[in-house]
Amino acid sequence: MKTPNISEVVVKRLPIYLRFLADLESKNVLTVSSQDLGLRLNLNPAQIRKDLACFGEFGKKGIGYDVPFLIQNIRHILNLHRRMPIVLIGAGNLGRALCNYNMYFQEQMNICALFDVMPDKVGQNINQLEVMPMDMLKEIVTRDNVQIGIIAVPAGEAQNVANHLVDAGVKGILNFAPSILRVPSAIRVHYADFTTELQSLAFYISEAEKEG
Amino acid sequence: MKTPNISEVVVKRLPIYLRFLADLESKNVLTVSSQDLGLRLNLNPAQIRKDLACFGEFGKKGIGYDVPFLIQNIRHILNLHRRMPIVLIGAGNLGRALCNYNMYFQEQMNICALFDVMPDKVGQNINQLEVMPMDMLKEIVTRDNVQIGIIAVPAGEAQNVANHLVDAGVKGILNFAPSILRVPSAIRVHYADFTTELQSLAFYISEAEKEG
DNA sequence: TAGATTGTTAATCGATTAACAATC
DNA sequence: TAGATTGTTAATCGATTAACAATC
Repeated sequence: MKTPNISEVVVKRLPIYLRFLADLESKNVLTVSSQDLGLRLNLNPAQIRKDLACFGEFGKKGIGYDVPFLIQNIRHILNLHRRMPIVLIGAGNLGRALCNYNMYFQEQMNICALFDVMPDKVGQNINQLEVMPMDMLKEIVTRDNVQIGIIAVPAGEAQNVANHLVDAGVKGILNFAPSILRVPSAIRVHYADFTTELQSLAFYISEAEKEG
Repeated sequence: MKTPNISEVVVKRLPIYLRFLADLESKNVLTVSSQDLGLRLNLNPAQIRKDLACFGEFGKKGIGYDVPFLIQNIRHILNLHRRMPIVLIGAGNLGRALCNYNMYFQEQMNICALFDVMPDKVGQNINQLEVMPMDMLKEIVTRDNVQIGIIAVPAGEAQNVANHLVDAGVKGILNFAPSILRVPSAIRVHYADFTTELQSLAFYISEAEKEG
């Protein structure tokens, strides 16, 4: 079931659809139209239909989309139905917060091990996970077939940690540090850096001031 | 100095340029070409030149860009040279992490007050800030001329908190909760939701598997 | 049947990239 | 002067939106 040439912007909208659909399901809404979705998510209905049509025909003409059916399909497309263990590097404040978020992750995705480069952090217990030293990373990644590593260390350490993760064999990295990583092209890196969002927000706020 | 019709994608790249330029400056690199920047940030040099050209002529033909000069200009464009106090709502694990990150924010941007909807959190001290009750929000926002509110509460509370922030008078919101907010069109909302990034990462990892 | 809504094609819009004259 | 690099125009590429036949 290879899905060729799916644009990145489409893939990044799927989790947004999924999240709202899950919300609808919890309210026992059984059907939704692209119009409804668009209104609620500030997106063009045609765009939503086109996005979904990349992966199959999930709707019924004249009716809309069956909510549980669409949820199931998007989960499959994103591969959230498979177990996907994650390692987290960085047991600072952010790492701690992510560990405690653990239960909120999609069921099959969760942090299975926690590491830190600082020796004084090693051995601490955070949300039932013991902080491990970096030299155990490769062993754990191999043993548990870990595919994703999350980087939650300061920017200056991020590249070094990324190198370790790549060497250990992960396929993807989510980087919370404000730095662009250099990795082999086979490794996928996504960024979760809020400082970028905060700074661009500052731009628009002063724009608004000029107009008012 | 109104800057009309600047595309959102351009604005969101500016903080990325700024961050790398700051890195160069700390290493005493005085000049950089769009080629250098592009190589390091995985961007097309022409795109970088075009982005910067939206705001003025910052480079010298045959030479490149003066690093400190360009930093200063981007900081002005983004309005990071002005004081911009921020309120943070949510004193949970994530809120705590953000408070401790406080010092890493751009100098003029920092969290000046911390709030929580839960009465049992009120009065706690986190990184020299006392957690305040929501009914004091409007007073603080007005007094300190706060422009930005950060939402770090669970998804179910986010819309309610957003309503409070809008009512209190903030101009922009950074939402960490995995939910799309409904706000008046004059209010700018940016999202910092890592679950979206994590789920789309899962998609690409299984794609890679199919190819290998 | 009439109204609603999909999937999809065609039209529009915007962003990226290539190319190059100007010039340091 | 020769080499390098900008700012900018033109060409390409891709994403969004409008429109509509098919059909529930």
